[in-house]
Amino acid sequence: MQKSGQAPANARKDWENMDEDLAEKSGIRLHEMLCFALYGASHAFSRAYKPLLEPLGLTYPQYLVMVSLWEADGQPVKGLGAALDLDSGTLSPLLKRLEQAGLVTRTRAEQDERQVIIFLTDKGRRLQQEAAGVTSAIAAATGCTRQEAEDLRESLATLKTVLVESGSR
Amino acid sequence: MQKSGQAPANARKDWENMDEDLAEKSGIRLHEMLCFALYGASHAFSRAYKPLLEPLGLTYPQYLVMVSLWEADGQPVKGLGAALDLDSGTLSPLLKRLEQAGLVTRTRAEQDERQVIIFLTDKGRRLQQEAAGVTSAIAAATGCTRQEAEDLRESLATLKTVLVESGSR
DNA sequence: CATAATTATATTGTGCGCAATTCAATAATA
DNA sequence: TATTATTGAATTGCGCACAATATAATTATG
Repeated sequence: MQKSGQAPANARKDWENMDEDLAEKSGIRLHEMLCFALYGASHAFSRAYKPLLEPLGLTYPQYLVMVSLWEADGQPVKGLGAALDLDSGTLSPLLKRLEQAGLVTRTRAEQDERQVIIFLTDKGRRLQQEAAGVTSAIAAATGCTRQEAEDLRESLATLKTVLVESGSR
Repeated sequence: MQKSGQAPANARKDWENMDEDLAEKSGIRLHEMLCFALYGASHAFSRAYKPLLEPLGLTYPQYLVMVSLWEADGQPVKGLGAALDLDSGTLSPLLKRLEQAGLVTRTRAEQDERQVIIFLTDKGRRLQQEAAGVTSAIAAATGCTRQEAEDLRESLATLKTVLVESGSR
């Protein structure tokens, strides 16, 4: 996967015999990029979840919202957004779809009419039992030991924190 | 972040004093989930790139495509798809936007008219120099040493491979 | 050679993800 | 109390991500 050779300046190349022409300028390679590994692994996770969530009628982001609600029911949209790091532009339509599916209700808070509180319906609560196998199936699919998964999760949480912090500087 | 207490069965709860009601059934918590850490870190990366790529007129996925082309110009759409793990439904419109921006050309291969080969324009090649600072800026924003980043990248690459493999079983 | 199967790309439709804007409700201030 | 500012959601618009389908070119097969 390496090719030293002298740099060919900016000249246009010979496209007839170009099978494996690697970066020769200052550029990084795609497969050396941490962000790309992250991007790919995240998509791989989403794809791994898909066949497990399809019987439940959930997409992966919808499942994350449901997990958040199973953990703490009765959250305002703002609270869900904080937990999931998503804004109303993403959550509002997603929550309407969950409402359509009969899994949640959206009711204005009486003490502050600006807030919309999301409650699980009975059907939404029952879905937690149906989803019981998903977690273990995913855990198996990762091939990680519990400790490996936890270490990796911790590294990623730290990475995210550092990225967000350096963004606000 | 903990609350023991007895399980309240399935009964609807008292929403007046509900500030921090955690999962009491068999459910996993959002912040214990590896997939969620991955999801968040990946989005954090994308957000970290945004202000760096905006001056270049690129989105993050577009930047990944350009990195792939800087690494190997003249790839067919299929090749880019394989490198980036994206299908034509994602790439076709993305590449048209890069063409609109004058960064690439899309030409049918003469030996196989089905293939569309993506070539960098001069402007597209020049953009690599303008993007020279992006890599180092991101590396700094991660706060990782080169070794830490490489270890993490390796772990994620393995994780992705295992996930994909268990998907095809 | 004609037909069927395969391959490469494009298109359509749905659902995020997010910036920007709008709107109503609440809070702050003169 | 009016006025202003802030807050919480929703909406709009754009760009992925991806399944499903369509189309055209190529290859395989009878």
